Amino acid sequence: MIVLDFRDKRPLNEQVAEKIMNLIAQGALAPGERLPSVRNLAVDLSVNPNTVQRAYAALEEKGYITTITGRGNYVSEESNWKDSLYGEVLSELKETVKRVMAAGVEREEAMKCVREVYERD
Amino acid sequence: MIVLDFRDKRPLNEQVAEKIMNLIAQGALAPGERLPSVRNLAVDLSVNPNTVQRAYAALEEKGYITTITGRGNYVSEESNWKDSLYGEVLSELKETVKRVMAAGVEREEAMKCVREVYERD
DNA sequence: ACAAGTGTATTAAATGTCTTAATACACTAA
DNA sequence: TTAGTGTATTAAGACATTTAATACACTTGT
Repeated sequence: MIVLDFRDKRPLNEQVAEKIMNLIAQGALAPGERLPSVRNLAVDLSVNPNTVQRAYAALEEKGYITTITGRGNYVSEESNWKDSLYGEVLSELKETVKRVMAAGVEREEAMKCVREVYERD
Repeated sequence: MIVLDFRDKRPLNEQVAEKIMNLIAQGALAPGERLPSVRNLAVDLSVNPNTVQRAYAALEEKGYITTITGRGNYVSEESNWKDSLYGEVLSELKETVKRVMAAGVEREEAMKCVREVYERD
């Protein structure tokens, strides 16, 4: 389901959260679906349960999942996270474009890059 | 010349390197121009000389500056870094746009975002 | 009621990176 | 010669991350 990069500089808990978030955003994990338990996923990924716990806590904080004590973690309805996801990725896009612009790339070239990625459907 | 964010999670040496890189990319620091000495910049930024040293080492590694022992650090010719910088930022832009697209953002909205950032000159 | 599985919380220790500090050395320029 | 330069090393501290070992409350199925 998920593969972590232990050489990556980024914290493991963030990697776990982001990968699950992507699966949810793409619909690979449908709303209502149950996620692996903290302990099970920890074993699967070869990390400590605390690490998975932090990832799940972050996902709940952002509205991607709903936690029910004693039962498990479940993917939330799209309405709970779609708006914040939009805001997040658009904000990230702005930051990236700022860097692109600072690097001296012309507007047209940046636009062309965006168009090309969208072409590939 | 440069202001660091001491609350930022990113290492200070990386922040220094990136900010100088941006100044070079924008032409605020012209090729051949001399950069502040390791010790002087360290005092200006209120960091340790070792931190500036690491930033300069990284910049030389990437071809942005040329170091001459006993003399100082000088901005390299554009031909030494322009291509790799372009490739780097455009590659980063592609990755970001992929995430934006995966999140369900329409092409026009992404394009509008890029346009808006470029408008702010 | 019981057992197993769940999320949650806490504390301690280990680890690794970043940063500072204090030096020291070789080189360059005036 | 002197001051300023880049470079290198070692030690120490701060900090975040991760692991480990528990413990507790809740839910489910028997």
